[in-house]
Amino acid sequence: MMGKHMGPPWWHGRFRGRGYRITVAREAILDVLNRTSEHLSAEDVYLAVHKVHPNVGLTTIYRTLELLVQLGLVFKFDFGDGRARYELAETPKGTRHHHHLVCTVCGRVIDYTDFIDDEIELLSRTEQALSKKFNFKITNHLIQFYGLCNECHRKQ
Amino acid sequence: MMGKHMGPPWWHGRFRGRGYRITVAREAILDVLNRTSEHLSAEDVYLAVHKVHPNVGLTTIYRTLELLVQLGLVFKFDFGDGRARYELAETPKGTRHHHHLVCTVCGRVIDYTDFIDDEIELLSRTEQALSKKFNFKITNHLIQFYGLCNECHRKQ
DNA sequence: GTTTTTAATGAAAATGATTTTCATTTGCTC
DNA sequence: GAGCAAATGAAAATCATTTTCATTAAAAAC
Ligand SMILES: [Mn+2]
Ligand SMILES: [Mn+2]
Ligand SMILES: [Zn+2]
Ligand SMILES: [Zn+2]
Repeated sequence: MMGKHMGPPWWHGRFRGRGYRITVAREAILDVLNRTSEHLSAEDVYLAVHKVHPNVGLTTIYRTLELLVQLGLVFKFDFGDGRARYELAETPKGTRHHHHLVCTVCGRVIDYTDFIDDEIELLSRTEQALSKKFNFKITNHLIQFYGLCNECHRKQ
Repeated sequence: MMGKHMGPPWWHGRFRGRGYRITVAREAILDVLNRTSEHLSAEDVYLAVHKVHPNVGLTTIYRTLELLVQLGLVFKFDFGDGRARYELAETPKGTRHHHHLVCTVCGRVIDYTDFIDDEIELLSRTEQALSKKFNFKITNHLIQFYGLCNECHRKQ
């Protein structure tokens, strides 16, 4: 229920500040990403947007997702199924950093944020040590566990 | 210097055991992977093999690399440059598990095995916790740090 | 509100890594 | 050495993503 006292979406500032325009397509794409907790492909986003705005083309989806990745609003992943997957990087409340479990049989992807405290600590230690040894400025990391999900494990 | 008292390459057993044939192309491809410490693309492998065996086609390179990945002899990575990268998973002496630093500017990839002991420990704890919570049988993991390498950092 | 500027867009074509097809070759068993 | 299935090469197909270019539409200027 959108009240009339709702300000403009939180991400508008990110666009305006850098001279990017706020367009129907961009609003729609962010809306789709905002409503799901899944890891959508460009085509997934296209199909979802298409229901509401049939005139928005797949090219625009690709271009917009790329822009959103550049802006740090969206994460882009490769889970090994031959297409990129996208996921909102943050909400108005803040970033939602997490890692992934990827089922190598059915492709299911599970987010997890638990157990992450220990990880964070180790990661920052590791990052420091690596930075020093290799003179490498670390800005980001990717952690994925592969294996068999609940269902696929059972079926084996 | 290959002495005449050298047995067949260590990986022959892996092939024979499962009914796969040992062919010129496969020998050549493994040889190329064995001689480098880089992360080669299929085309890289093709070019290297081509120098010695100009009749081996790119298709065979793809097929063989895929087979080697299935057999667990080779790791396949995506470092974000639009092509898969391959690397020998083990040597006669054992596995050479390691993680990667990826420069987001020049694409350079650095292997590291230091600092890995702490990681191993955390990983096994994390894996156990995740396995239990999500009923997910973890068989593998991927850890990559992204950032600026020495040189690219300097140029910025 | 209208005009102006130029970023954004859609459709179609291009790209490029990887896969498939199929006729031919080659390792391996007997 | 013969027989046979596995492996191969060349060419075509696939398919996610990118590029091109003429048109549209945000947002700034008036
Ligand atoms: Mn996720
Ligand atoms: Mn490596
Ligand atoms: Zn599964
Ligand atoms: Zn670099």
